[in-house]
Amino acid sequence: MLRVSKLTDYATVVMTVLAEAGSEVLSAQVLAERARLEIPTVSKLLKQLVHSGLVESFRGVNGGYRLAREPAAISVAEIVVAMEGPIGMTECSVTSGLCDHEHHCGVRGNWQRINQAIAEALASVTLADMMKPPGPKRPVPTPLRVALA
Amino acid sequence: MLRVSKLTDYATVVMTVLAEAGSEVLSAQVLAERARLEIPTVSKLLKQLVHSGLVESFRGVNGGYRLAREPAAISVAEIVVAMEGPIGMTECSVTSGLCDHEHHCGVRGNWQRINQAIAEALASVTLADMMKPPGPKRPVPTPLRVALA
DNA sequence: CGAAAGTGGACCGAAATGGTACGGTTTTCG
DNA sequence: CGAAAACCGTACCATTTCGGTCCACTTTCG
Repeated sequence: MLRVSKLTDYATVVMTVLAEAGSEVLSAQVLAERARLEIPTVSKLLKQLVHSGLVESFRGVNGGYRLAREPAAISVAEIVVAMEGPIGMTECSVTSGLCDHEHHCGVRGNWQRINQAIAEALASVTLADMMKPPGPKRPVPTPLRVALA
Repeated sequence: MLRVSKLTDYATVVMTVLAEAGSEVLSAQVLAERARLEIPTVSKLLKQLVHSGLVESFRGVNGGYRLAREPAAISVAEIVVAMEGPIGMTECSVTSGLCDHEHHCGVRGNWQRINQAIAEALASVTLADMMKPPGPKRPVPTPLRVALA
């Protein structure tokens, strides 16, 4: 279905909650409540976000999590990469040498370009954008050429 | 990793082979040889492509497959949709009602916008584009910007 | 008729996903 | 100074999905 994993989805929600809390430090439990998710789940994804440097953690009593940067300085692409690794639509466009017919595969290079376009689309949306309500005005620049049903 | 499935990847390769053959009818076996894939695999994905109306099939001796439309009139998005179903980055942005906290999830609407941007990126590349070598000329038509707010 | 070719469906093993649990460590606070 | 609050790391398991294969059936053509 060409989708990000649920964990990535949850991660954006948790990050949004964090963004709304400003510089306040929130525990995994509070985060779970506000995001309406299970604590272990929140905990798990938070670890990955901390590892990627998107979130700061504080241990001990009254510890918790806080965004490492301003919401406007964190893109959705970074969250996706933190949760799923490098963005690449096809195996071979990420790692070369996996496919034994790379040399006569004219498709590879073109996929890499598509990857880039998608990465850019993801990179152009920041956490700050996700906090705003989805304005009913101009949806997307140009109408789609494909029926997506 | 945010990727399409291997079958989808293969589908683009097979479609490219078909595009290069013009109006000639090729059997699954020939297709498999040219694409360097196994016959059952090619067979399987061809079935889906026929179902979606992207490819025409002919039964019986000397039967085979042929593109249903001009390569320039078939987008990568259509191939992806044929193989994986609707493009949607998150479950809830495709089907509503799955997530019990849709009403207080401010993220949903924004994901839908991102979906559209990605669908557009995919829709802007045609099969004809995939046939060309990834020349340093026109990269991808227009790296789309997601209009938020 | 019979060989070639597509069609539909079933099947299976391997991998990814998603949840969950547990034991350990750090820090704060009474 | 010790207990509790939190985070940390890792491991585990059930479920689903994915990739791939196979087979019985149908259609077409010579």
